[in-house]
Amino acid sequence: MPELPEVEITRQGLLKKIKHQVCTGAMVRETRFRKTIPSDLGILLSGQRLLDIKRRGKYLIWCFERSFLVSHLGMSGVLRVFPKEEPVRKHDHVDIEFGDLVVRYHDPRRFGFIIWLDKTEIPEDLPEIKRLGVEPFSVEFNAQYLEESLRKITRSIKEVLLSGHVVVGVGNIYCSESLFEAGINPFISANKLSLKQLEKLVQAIRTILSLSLQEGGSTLKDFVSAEGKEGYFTLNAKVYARSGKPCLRCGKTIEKKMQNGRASYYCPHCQRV
DNA sequence: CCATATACCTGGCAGC
DNA sequence: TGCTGCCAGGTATATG
Repeated sequence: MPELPEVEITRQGLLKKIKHQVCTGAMVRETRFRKTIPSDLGILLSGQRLLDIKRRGKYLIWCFERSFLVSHLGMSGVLRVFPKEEPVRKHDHVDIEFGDLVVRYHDPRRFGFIIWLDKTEIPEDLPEIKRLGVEPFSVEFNAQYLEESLRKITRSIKEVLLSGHVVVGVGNIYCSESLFEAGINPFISANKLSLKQLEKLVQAIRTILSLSLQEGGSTLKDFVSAEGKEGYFTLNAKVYARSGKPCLRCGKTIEKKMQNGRASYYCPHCQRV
C-alpha cells in the first residue's frame, strides 16, 4: 500500500480524530515485526497528550508529551481510528487508546512497525530516517539537486527513485506513473538524464503525488485512511498494472518488465529516453 | 563502490 | 475441491 500519499492521508486522518487527546492505554497483541513493539506500550504512553504527528518519507513520528512513536506501514499496514468497542479482527496487532477512541494498527504481512522512544531521544537521528533523501514537496528537491545527486549513479532511474535515498515517498506505483508523466524510461541510467529531463521529473513526481493526495491515495488491496476511506488514484493510473493495455497517450501497448525484483510498467513509445 | 539476490510475512489468485 | 507457485504497496542485509 503505502507510499507518501497514503501515509500523509493516514497522518491527516489521525490528527483530525485524536490530536490533543490523552492516551489512556495500549494493547499489544503481537510484538513480532520488522522491529519489536514494546509490550508495555500502555505504561509507556498512558496519561500523555498527543501533541502532533509528523511525517518524514513514509514514516510517521508521533509526538507525545514525554515520548515519541515512530511508525511505518510496510506493505500492508493500516492505522485506523475506531470506537473502542469495535471488535478485534485478525491481524489487529496494536491498539493505542484515547478515551472512547482507539487507533488500531492492522498489518497482515507485518512488514511495518511501531517503535517507542523516550523524549530525550531524537526520532530524526534514527539510522533509517537519517539516510532518507529529501521531501518531494520541499524546495531542496529540484533539478540541480537531482543532477548533483545522480551524477555518479549508474543504476537505473527507477531503482534510484525507489530506494528513497535521493527523494522519499515515491514507491512502486507513483514511480511508474511519474516516469510516464515525465516521458522517461525506467531502465535509463540515472546519470544519463539531462537537466531538462530532471526538471520534468521533479514536476512529474509532484504532480502525481498531488493527484493521488486529492484522490485519497491508492487502494490496491488493504489501504484505507484513518477514517476508513479507500483511495481512488489507481483508477486514473496511466501505466501501473496496465500491461497489455493501450497507452492512453499513443495507443501502443503498455509493457511490464521486472526490475530489481519489482514490476515496472511503462510505454515503450512515450518513454524512449 | 556496484549489482543482484534474498529475507521478512500473509493472502489471493491462476493453473493444474 | 485442493494443491503449488507466483505475485503484491517496503526495506534491510548478504553475497558476488
